[in-house]
Amino acid sequence: MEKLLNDLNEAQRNAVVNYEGPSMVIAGAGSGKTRVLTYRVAYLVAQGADPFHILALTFTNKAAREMKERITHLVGPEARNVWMGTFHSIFSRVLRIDGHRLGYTPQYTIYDTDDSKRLLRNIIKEMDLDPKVYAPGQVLHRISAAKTRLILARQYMEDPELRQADQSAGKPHIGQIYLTYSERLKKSDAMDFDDLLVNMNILLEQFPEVMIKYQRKFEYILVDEYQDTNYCQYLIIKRLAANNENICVVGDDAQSIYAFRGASIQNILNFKKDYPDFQLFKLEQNYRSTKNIVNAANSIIINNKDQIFKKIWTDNDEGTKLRLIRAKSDTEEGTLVANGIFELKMNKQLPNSAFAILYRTNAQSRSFEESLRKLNIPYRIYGSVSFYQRKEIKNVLAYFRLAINNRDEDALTRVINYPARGIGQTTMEKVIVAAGDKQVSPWQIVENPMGYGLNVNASTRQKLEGFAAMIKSFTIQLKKKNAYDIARHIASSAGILKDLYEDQSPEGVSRFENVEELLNAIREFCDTPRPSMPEEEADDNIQAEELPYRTLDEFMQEVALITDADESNKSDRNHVSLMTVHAAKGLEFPHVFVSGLEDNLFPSIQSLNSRADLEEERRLFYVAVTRGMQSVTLSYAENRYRWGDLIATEPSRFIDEVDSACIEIPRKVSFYDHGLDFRKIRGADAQEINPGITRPGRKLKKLSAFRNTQSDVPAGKPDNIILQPGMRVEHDRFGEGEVISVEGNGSNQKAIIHFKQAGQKQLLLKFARLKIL
DNA sequence: GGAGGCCTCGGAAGG
DNA sequence: CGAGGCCTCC
Repeated sequence: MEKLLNDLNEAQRNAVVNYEGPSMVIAGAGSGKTRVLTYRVAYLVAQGADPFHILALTFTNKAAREMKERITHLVGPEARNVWMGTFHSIFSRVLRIDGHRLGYTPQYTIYDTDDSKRLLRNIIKEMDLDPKVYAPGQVLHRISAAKTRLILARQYMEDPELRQADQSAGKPHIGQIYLTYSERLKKSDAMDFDDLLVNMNILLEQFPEVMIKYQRKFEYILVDEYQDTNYCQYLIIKRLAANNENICVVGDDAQSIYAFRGASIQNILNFKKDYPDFQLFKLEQNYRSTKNIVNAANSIIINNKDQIFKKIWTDNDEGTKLRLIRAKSDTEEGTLVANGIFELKMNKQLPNSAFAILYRTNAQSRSFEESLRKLNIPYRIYGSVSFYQRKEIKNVLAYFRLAINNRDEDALTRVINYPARGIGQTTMEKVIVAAGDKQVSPWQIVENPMGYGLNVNASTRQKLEGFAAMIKSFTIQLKKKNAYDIARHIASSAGILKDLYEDQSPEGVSRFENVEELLNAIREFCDTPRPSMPEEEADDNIQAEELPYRTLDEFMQEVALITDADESNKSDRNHVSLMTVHAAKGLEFPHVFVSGLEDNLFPSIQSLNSRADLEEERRLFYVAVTRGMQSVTLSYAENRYRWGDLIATEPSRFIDEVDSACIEIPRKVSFYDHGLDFRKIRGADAQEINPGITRPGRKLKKLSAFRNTQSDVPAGKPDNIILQPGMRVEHDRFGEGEVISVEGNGSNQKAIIHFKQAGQKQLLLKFARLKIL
């Protein structure tokens, strides 16, 4: 145990060993926040705390997964028993056990954002409102904001301020939509993401015996990324911790970048009020970055008024100054950044994984993709449409959902006519209207159209009954078969596999493969043994009979909250990472390129109106810069295509905020003052020399068309060059040279080459693109 | 009921 | 420019 503590500096150690009572850890970027959290849990266990009585809440599955792994590494398999997970997953578990008090079954369905929007769109149409005025996404956002402030539909409708606000926004019916939405979710035995929080809070508030149970269960509570919690999450934590007050929150106000979705920095301030005798630990030593990067980051964040004072410092090397790339166009920005990566990689012999390109909006990724591809540098784009969001996957899952929970309205409307079976829009409108009139779920109408006097002809009636009979037969088999067998049975007998198989277009083939991949994932799930439950939880365990195999609804419960595709089975991790700054939070890379530093893009145009929004944007920039370990390069383009139009841009105001002692600004005239003549770079053709004026070629678009998030984009097969010492070669950039020696084999083969102009270089042949003379 | 053309509009994002 | 919803025509 002492050995464990030796890994920590004094501030970190204090934050770990003082585990009794309330404490707050303010952890600067790169200061070992995760380390403190994991060691604190490990320390608790080592001190004899029961893992079953420790609750650790994170925001993302990824964070939970990583922390679990690290704790397991420290204290062994016992770590599995810690209640560690996202707010949503932990609360959904509680609600499966105790949600019946609020009228939900243990099999309730969880609606993701897409499901919620679909339901809202239907409601808005039924109410004869204009979906352009009441854009489902915006309505959902508004409802979500209300929910996280614990304003339920009835209260919303009665609130004079909210009514006034909606009235003057020209959307007076939001309250009614909210009410109908809530009723329909309830009738569907479904909760949206916010309901998982709201209902957890209601459960604790209205059922003292439930609150006492969980207060006893969770003796020690830890919360990661506390600056990102919203009001509802704050209240739940407060209630759970009220008895023991063994609560530890970890966060960094400077990295709060989610205010736009309800996170409240107020929660950090409230903490002091709620627990006046709390202990405060500040982690200010940065272990990640060079002095130049840390100083640059400090000089950025100091421009914010709202912040908790702290002084981040580092013992690391001075490092290189930040660099700035000025490009004529977004296309050229891509070329220059890719070349910057290429050069660093070659000179220092770095793996691709040492690099990340960060941007403000996903749309910016394309020019980087194109340029990296030209240089045969493998890359991976993070955070585009995830596997479970794909339409074909959502459809298959909707069948599973409907089999498990017949009342699920969204699942029903998704699949009742997919594949086409002659139950069209007209019929479904009648069904929904009837369901509303008779106060039942649409499923009950479909199941028994006659009984509810549905006005349809005999053939339609038979189609409805036939569909209901098929779903019921699935429902009956749910517990009788393992997850994989029933899943494949459903996919095939509902006609999904056949429908997808018949589409032989590349997209169709890919859809078919995706469904097969889903089925494989379910098979894998079946092969993994069920995690064991501790003794004391056996009473709560709602599954009376322990089946010898794992069922489809167990799979669906696990999958409902997994929105990111699992990346753990990636064999090839050697790629450049491309992602938004938001997605990069919590990550680090040796060399980081922060792109698109232009006013109206970063900071975004919507942020320029209020100081609070601009400050959040600045924190975002702070997050971006602090991802870098050894070098950070900023870039911007003077012209950029935006929605098809070329617009002139201004450099970001944030660039000027960087302390000039930490950044190298290129001379005004040169494009890229780096001893590099970009006109000779592969792929830089006349258009790019005089860039900005031409549109990206048609072939650019093809690139992203069938982009698969899952797989690395392969580097093109390099020609097999058999190099011998003494050979004369030509390189695109370094010119003519002579091979001195060759070593290594396969993809690691390197050559030392002496170039006439550029001098001696060591090149990885995989990428070097040499021409033998 | 479904395919294909037309029109509109665009933020970042976890669960 | 491109995605996705809507409308029209078959």
